[in-house]
Amino acid sequence: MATVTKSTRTDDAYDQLKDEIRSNRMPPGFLAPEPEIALRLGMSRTPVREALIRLEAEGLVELIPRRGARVLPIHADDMREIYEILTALEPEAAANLASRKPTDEELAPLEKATSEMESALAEGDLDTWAAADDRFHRRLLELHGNRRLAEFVSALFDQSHRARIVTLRLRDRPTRSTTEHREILEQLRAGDPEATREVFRSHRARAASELLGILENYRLPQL
Amino acid sequence: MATVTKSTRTDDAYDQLKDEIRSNRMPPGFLAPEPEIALRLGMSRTPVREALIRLEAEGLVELIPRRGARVLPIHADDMREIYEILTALEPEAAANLASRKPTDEELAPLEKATSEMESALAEGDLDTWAAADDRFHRRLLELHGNRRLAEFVSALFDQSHRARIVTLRLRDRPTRSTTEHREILEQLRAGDPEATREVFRSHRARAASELLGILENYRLPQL
DNA sequence: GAATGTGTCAATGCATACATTAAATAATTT
DNA sequence: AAATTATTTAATGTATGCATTGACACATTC
Repeated sequence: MATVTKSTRTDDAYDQLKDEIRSNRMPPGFLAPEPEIALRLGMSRTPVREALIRLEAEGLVELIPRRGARVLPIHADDMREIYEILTALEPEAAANLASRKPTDEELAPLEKATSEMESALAEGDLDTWAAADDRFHRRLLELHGNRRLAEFVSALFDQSHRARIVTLRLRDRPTRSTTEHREILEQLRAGDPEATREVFRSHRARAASELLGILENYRLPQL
Repeated sequence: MATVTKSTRTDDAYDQLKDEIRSNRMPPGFLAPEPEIALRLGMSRTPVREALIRLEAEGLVELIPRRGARVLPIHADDMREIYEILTALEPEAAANLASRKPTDEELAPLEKATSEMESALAEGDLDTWAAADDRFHRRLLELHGNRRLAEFVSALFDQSHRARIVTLRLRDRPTRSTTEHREILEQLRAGDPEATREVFRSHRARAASELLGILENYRLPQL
């Protein structure tokens, strides 16, 4: 029997708005008053308001008193902040996971994500590639098991999603990045914490400098 | 002219509830329906609800559908999660700050907090000690300048506040911890990133194992 | 007494109402 | 035309109303 998911309107509003932001249908800087959003979502202001409060807490939106909700743009500084945190947290979590010697079964989702990245890269399908990349990182943190860490990093991914998607098209094929995922996976499988940490760290460090370089070269003020 | 801060009821509710949780007036596990909280705060359910959504996002409270808002207890596992993150983030941020060679003026708040810890320790005033300790860590992150990092760590401090306060009384005077703060400060002043990182890391590692040891010894299931 | 069924109560989820007041616009004065 | 003031408009912040439905107490059956 199908589980009767009794999602609330607030949940719906949250999901829909988050999706519209991710997909750029509500682009950075987009500003709309609550009544308008409510109308668009076909519900009253109350659940919209509650969803917006959540989105604000997650750093996707800003609530401006008499103006409405504004989709927060991402600047180079924001990316610097985000990558600094990711560079500190993810390699540590990955190293920890490695030292626990995860089974192949546990690593299966990562293996799947990695091979999907590889095939998407071969086909030049950047959207699929990015989705698999995202999944790899999220699954890894799920495996690690620190919920707070996973949720926070997840929020950072959401915040930087658009910027990553855009810059992905302004550079060469992410061959290097794909290889590195494969390496990380191998070191996890080998159960070598130090190697895992180092590969991951350089993976993040490189990604950060590349991305920031692109933002600078293309004079992208915000995304 | 004094700035007329027109705080909203939602803000008031948020502040008051957060304070009641921190101070243990609303102890872990405490559960109350929205109407009751609204009554207690002298306002309608709406602002209370909005404040609760924020508190839930910050991990202080859980909203249970027909039961009300529950103050989340902290378990040993939670402390493990929190300290793992702090151990990864704070030393990194401190090292970064050190490499920027902060001026004495910038470091003044840390100096103040440290000496307040020292004098509070001498007088055996644990509450003042804890408050100064808290301030030291928050100010350091403010100086570092990564807002996301600062806010997240701040949320973790809030979540673990009660547990830290309680365990503080179940152990010897925090002499070691106080000394370590002084050392961190000196290394920041010296502008030595590596030394700063290491002192901070061992500071956190020690704090974590001590705290977890106490939770275990005293069989404290939750706080 | 345990297990099950029934009825009452009340909390939530959401819609709606409304006073307040910032913002936008128009009117008026320099 | 620029600056100022008056007027209108509309978005928020908050209170309130209400249908739905889960929680709980009680009654009933085994």
